[in-house]
Amino acid sequence: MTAAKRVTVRRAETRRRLLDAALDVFAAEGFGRTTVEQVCDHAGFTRGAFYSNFSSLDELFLAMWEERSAAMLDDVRTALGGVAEADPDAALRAAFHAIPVDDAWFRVTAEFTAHALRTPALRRVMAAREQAILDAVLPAVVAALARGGRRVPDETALGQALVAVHDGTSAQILLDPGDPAVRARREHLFFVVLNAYSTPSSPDRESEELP
Amino acid sequence: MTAAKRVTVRRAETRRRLLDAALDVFAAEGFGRTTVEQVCDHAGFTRGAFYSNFSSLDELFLAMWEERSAAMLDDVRTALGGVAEADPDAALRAAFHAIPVDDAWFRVTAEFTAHALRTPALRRVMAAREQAILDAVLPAVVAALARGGRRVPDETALGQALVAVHDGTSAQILLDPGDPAVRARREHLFFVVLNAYSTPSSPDRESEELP
DNA sequence: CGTATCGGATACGTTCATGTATCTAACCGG
DNA sequence: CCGGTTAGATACATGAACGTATCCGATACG
Repeated sequence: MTAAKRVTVRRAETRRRLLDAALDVFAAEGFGRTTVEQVCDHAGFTRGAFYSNFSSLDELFLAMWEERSAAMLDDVRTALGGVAEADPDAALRAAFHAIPVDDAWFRVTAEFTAHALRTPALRRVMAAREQAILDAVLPAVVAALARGGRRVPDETALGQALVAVHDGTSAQILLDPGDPAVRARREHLFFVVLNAYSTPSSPDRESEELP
Repeated sequence: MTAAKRVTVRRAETRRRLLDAALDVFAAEGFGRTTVEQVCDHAGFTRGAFYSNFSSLDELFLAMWEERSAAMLDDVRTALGGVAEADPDAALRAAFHAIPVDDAWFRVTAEFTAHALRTPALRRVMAAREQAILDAVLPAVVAALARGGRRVPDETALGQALVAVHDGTSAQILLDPGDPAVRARREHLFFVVLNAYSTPSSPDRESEELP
């Protein structure tokens, strides 16, 4: 067992390095232009190691994507948990800052989305991911809104809107990374959506504006 | 001249067919996995014709993308012009229906976006396209809102928000084409954004709800 | 210790895409 | 009609990526 695990530990380590290399190389070269050897070079192995661990590039890609996807969701989840005690407005602001807008990851996901659109089996993967995002983020958002005296009548609609806004504005930010105004407008749009998809439970204020 | 044009007309025709084939094949196979021969087969030529008209796949892709991009904007522009006389609400609704959510085009654009993010020269192309979209769509939207008694204080912000919403919700629709609710929520989100980024010029009604 | 196994490296042969270089048929101007 | 040019087809040489089959070193296990 412990002995058998020693072997496994090495294997796990090379798997790790291959998975890590995969993100870098796929992001740098593009989904369809990446070669097995590039990944192996970047990880410090030969193709032998690759074929011993994966049977195709697509398999490696999918494994990498699902792993990273889950990891990011965990990050967001814990970040959201941490701010649960702050005042609602700050909590929401922190929540959106906890959602990363990462260059490499965006590229990889954009290409994977395109790929999933023509591969039925992968559509389910994407759909599952969107659901996972909603499960991770929505409860915290709804809770924060509730503490701010607002109820969310249609959580599905809010969730879909938030995801769309995230995806759409991410592209804009990354295409023009120098302009902070683009980023500011993203945040503003988030609050617009939060406002529009929630209603005050106690009838005091009707809307919130932010700078 | 007329004679010289006869030759040119043939050339233009094969260029056309190559460009048309490019969209189909790139959409079907993916940006990085598409081969010169696939495009030629689909267009009914041999590689000789291709290399006589383009010097690389990337060049063909870019030409195709820019052409289609411009064509779609023209479509939208004329569609928007046609509805200019309708009542504001219907005009806006028609405007958003005029903006196509096309499977093949989305895939191609998603991959091109990813590609542009790692190719500085292409970023400008993408930025120019976003600007062209805004120029084509915003005036009509602002005019329609004006006829509905609403002013737009920050057109840039509205434009960015609309583009983000369009891109983000397109992916959702295409990933789950069977669900009309997704599409309905997209439209709803459009109106939410319109509302939030415009203010009533005459102080009568504060908000509009849609079904 | 010695032996069996496991993980990764090495060394093939093969396929496939590329780009160029040459050919041929159509169409130009005269 | 007739050279000359143009557009696209054909043929070829090259290189890259793949996948497999075999080998070697290290580790587990008796």
